Amino acid sequence: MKEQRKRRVPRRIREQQIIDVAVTVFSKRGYHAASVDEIADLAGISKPMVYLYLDSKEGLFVACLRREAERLVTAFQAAARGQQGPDARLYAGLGAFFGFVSEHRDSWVVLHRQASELSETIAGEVALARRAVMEQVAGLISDGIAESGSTADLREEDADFVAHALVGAADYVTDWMERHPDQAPDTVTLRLMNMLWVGMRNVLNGEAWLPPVAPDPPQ
Amino acid sequence: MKEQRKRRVPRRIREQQIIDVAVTVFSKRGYHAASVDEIADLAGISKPMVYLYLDSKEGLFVACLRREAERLVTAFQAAARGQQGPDARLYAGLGAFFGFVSEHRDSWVVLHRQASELSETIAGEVALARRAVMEQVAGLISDGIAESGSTADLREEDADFVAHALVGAADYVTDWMERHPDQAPDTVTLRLMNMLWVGMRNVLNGEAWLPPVAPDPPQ
DNA sequence: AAGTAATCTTACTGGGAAGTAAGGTAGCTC
DNA sequence: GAGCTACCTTACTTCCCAGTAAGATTACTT
Repeated sequence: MKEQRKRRVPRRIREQQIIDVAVTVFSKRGYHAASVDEIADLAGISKPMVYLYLDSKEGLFVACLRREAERLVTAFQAAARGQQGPDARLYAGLGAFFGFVSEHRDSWVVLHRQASELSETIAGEVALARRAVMEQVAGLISDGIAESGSTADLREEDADFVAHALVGAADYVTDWMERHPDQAPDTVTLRLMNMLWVGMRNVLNGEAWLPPVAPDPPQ
Repeated sequence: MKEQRKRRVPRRIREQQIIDVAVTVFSKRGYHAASVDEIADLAGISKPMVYLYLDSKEGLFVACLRREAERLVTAFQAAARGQQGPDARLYAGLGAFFGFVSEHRDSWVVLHRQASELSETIAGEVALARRAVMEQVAGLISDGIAESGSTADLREEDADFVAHALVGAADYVTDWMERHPDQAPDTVTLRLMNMLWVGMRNVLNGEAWLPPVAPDPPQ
């Protein structure tokens, strides 16, 4: 752990180093199983420093959450902005998402795989981070709905529904990506776009799938 | 916790009672934050009984995992079997999934929201449970591919991809469901089918979405 | 160079939870 | 009713880990 000769480091930078390590450890072990000792150790620092700068284990986790959520949202926005048309924006946003997740897998795990095992205090913070991501996507969707001049009666509620389905699909597809490293993030994005957007477009145009007429009695 | 007058209960039944409680506690607290003391207490029993019957905390968790995975897969299969056509089977399967999840939310949380914070020993078990679910869905998808006589070159890999996207969408939609209790599981199923199946059908038919021609330079 | 503020450490405390030792008690069989 | 087995308990031990007390060292300021 000896970087060099006990060089001292200003707070701003040290905090980021600590958060860097914390994200990987929280991702690998989960919130409770992660120990502040290990994080401090891997950061090449002693435990009281963590408490001095980040207050508590919760504070440290919240700091991770906020930073990674902001990074992801920023990447998403940056990619989507400046694209023409809702489909192009969604495609760009999705691409940014997959790029981010495949490059910062730990960040994603911390942001979205920590549903349980959190104190009430943090739970709200997680919900906030999740919502930030969802809102970005839902925004793009409702743009799409608006611009398509849809005849179907799709409203904000629907955009939210579609956003959930889309983010969920994207999330799980990252698992698939892990087992298919030959597939570039771009390719994956395109596949998903094809699966989803084409469907959405047709739904917007009023094309519908209907269940077959009652083949088996209820219960 | 006094059921009645210290009634003794045969092992078979007691084990199930313990697992019942454990699923809810693991779901609420997460693996590490859950305490065997609490589980034993809520089951109206003392801790050594848990260790006598389930060996260890890990053993208890694995038991939960196995039982709930089997229940879900069974429900899915039962619904899909006997339906005519791949879309009807998928619709029925999805419906069973949402029914199961909305009725046994804890089971689903235990099955799929425990990615991190698991010892190596359990991690494999979780992967196994997840794969069981994925395989059911992927099976239905590739049936769909086969029956559609698709001209596109979709193979098993594609079925796997679509299965991931689909299960992910379904998973996250359960979160949406929680905030929209007025929406019946059936309605939700239909919405998702419309969003996904229509898109898949068109993709199978060769209709494709293509990204707009390079509006911005790489990097 | 003295003073001072920021960075950093060793070495502890306290509590919570996994797992166990040792032994009760109900209900069955003979 | 004697004895056996399955069910069940109280009361520990042990270890891990969040959080802290007390103080050392570096480097900047004047």
